[in-house]
Amino acid sequence: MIRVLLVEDDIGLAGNVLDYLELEDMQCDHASNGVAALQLIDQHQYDVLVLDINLPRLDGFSVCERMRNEGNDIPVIMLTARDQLEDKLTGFQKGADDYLIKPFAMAELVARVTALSGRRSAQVNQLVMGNVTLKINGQEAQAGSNNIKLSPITYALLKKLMQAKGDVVSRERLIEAAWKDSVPESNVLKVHMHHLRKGLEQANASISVLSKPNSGFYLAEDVDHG
Amino acid sequence: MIRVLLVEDDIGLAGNVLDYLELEDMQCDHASNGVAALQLIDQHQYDVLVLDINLPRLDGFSVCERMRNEGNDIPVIMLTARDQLEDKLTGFQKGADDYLIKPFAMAELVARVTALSGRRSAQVNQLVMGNVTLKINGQEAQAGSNNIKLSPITYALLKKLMQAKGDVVSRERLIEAAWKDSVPESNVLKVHMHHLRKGLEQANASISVLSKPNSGFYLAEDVDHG
DNA sequence: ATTTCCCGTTAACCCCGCCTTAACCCCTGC
DNA sequence: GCAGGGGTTAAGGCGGGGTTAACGGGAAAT
Repeated sequence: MIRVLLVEDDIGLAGNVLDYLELEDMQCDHASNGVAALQLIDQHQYDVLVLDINLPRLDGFSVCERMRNEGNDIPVIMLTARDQLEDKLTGFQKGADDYLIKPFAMAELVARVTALSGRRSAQVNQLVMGNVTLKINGQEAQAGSNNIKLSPITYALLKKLMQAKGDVVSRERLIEAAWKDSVPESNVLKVHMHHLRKGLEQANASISVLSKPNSGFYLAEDVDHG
Repeated sequence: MIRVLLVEDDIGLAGNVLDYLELEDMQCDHASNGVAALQLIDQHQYDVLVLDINLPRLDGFSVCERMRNEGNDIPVIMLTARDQLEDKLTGFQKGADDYLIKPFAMAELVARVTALSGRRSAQVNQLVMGNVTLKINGQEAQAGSNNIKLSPITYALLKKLMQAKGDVVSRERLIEAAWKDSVPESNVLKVHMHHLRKGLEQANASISVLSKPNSGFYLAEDVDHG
């Protein structure tokens, strides 16, 4: 069973596509604007995303780009009315995997969806600082060729710190990033910061976590080396 | 460095494509008939195959089909002069991943090659990993010359895992693959994973099922042997 | 029709890694 | 010296994953 999310604001077209895909035994959800699409993507697991470019609230390019920045590697088929080379190139650059010009034959859409499903896009983004790369979708990070040992919490902390690119991140922000809703007590953050530092050190990372008293934490590249 | 094999009998067009791809820093081989193409594919490792349909000696559809039957999962972009829906559908059915109509813009070809490279097609008829071979509709798998003892459920699990080619597959996906509709309770998956591992081990398979906490399972080739 | 075997399910149990907690240490500034 | 922010360490609990055994049903074999 292939699960598809169709993002299309033309209700008539969307209806047709939905009907056709269901005939082909695919499970198909629908969003009519970019913001709703992002929400659905976050909550469900789709195999393929069929994404119109001209959308209310948030256009298709941006939806794709934000998704990739979150580490999501669903294959994306872009739809557009114009056969502009420029559009296509932008689309691929934002992380699309295929491109279909309206009007298209339903059979071709099905064929392309089938061809893409079960594959993963290679277009995910990653965060880099010093010799450390953090793969956003894999929940893992390397320093050079060494794996950095990260628990879910230390991973979230490192991600937040790397996204700040060396700026100071307050304790509240870090706690929010690692624990979402629940608020643990005592000195959990200190402990996990310690684990994180140990992990970085053991993997020979060229960056360190520093603290700014009464403010928060930040990353910095090491200067010393021997 | 992306390695491309172009299979095209129109020498003029082929020359243009070769020049352009080299400008884009891609390494590009060329074959002008289907039989030569199959030989090159067998001897080299390409990232993407750009395959014309009308070819001397063996047409593009057949080249693709034979390749897939061998278990080769290179992504394939088909080329054709005619914009016939029929052709496209046949192409996808034979295991193509993308389709481009002549004449096309070089920039678009490059974009599609880039989008496909580094990924693997899911359209193979036979899955291979390490010394393990699984025929998609044979309900059986071998490790070298040994048969792997598989029940319907463990077969479905192994198939799903091999299709992911080492990527992590979530529990939900595995359950869906093995049980379709009904939702069994308790820790069935754990038990069947155990059976699968035992089966692989007893057949001297060179791959193992590993688990990624809170994510799912994936296959990896063993490093140790003796 | 009965037996046997294989397969799927369930449940109980163990092990290990992660999170939390809490106590303790160090350093600095007042 | 003492108070407070930050860092370190060890102990306990919990949950996810792995292992094993027993039960039950259906199909093939006799």
